Amino acid sequence: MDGKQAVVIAGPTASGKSAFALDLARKAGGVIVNADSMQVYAELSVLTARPMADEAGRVPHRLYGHVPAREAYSVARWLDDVAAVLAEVAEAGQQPILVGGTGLYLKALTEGLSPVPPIPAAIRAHWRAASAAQAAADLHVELTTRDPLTASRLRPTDTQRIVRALEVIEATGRPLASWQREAGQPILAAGSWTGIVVTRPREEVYQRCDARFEAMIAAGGVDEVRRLAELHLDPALPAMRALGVPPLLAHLRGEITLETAVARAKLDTRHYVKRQLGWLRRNMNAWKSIIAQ
RNA sequence: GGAGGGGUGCCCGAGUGGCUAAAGGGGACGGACUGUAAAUCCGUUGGCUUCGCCUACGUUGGUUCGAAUCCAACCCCCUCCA
Repeated sequence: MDGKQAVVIAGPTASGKSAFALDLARKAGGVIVNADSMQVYAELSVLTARPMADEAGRVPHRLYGHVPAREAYSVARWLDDVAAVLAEVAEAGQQPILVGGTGLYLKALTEGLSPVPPIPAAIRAHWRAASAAQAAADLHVELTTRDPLTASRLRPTDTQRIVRALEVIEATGRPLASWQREAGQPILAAGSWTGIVVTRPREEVYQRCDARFEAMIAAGGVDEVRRLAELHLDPALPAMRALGVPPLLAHLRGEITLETAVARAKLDTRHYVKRQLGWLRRNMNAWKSIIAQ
């Protein structure tokens, strides 16, 4: 891709990477491009800590809130979206700055995704429904008869990956494991970008997450979830599983107190941070590391 | 003061003589990860010089070849009666 060297900023949630990106964008006249799987949803603004229009301060932000919650977004769709946005940014001669905490998205961006064709909606729906109706182990048995190669690599308990393998073998007639042997084309070729990890000591991130969740509640987080609930969406949709949404939905249904829901959300967030830190440690060790303050 | 219930590993909670360093869950820690990834899944979790030893189920003492499990006393908690 032509244009300026891209800057890719990763880091755990609440580490301050958005602020860091904003600062960088102001100095470099850049465009900020979202690399977070949840900030893309239109209905989730408060709970995903999506950059506000005012704090964005005239710095262009792309791929934030551009997807309705009723749609199931995915890495592949994001990759298509980023490719288009990056082309525009390059065309305009601007500096692209990608920011996000979704490890898989960043990996796909820089390493590419295997070229598995899109799966027909009907086939997807069929296997997802099947996974809701039967035990993962049964689906694994099913997969073993249809695609023993992929089945042998998946644990019989890994519902999500088993479902994906089933839809791929049915739609393409070729094992997912076989598809995955084909390397994809990275959108950002090696050498065309700089990776930066913005982080902080774990304890500090935890404290910031707790404080931030309280602030989200104060900023109308519950109302945001109430509006989401009124859409009566399938609870299995990604947007319905964003941090804080499940417990707040339970609270709105009268099942748990707000206090319990908040505690649950904070805990879920800490678990998420732990996974992020692990991913960063193991996959982005070569990136420049910046300890935020 | 009387009657009953209960005190188990970081937390909750099974266990009522040997198969128990003690089920299960939570938490914590580590790991996997290619179209749901803020998802999905896996492992470890008393100590040590680790084919074994030590410490451990409120405390102390007792019964027994052997006790978290039985007995006694004591300490603490809960419910009911006064």
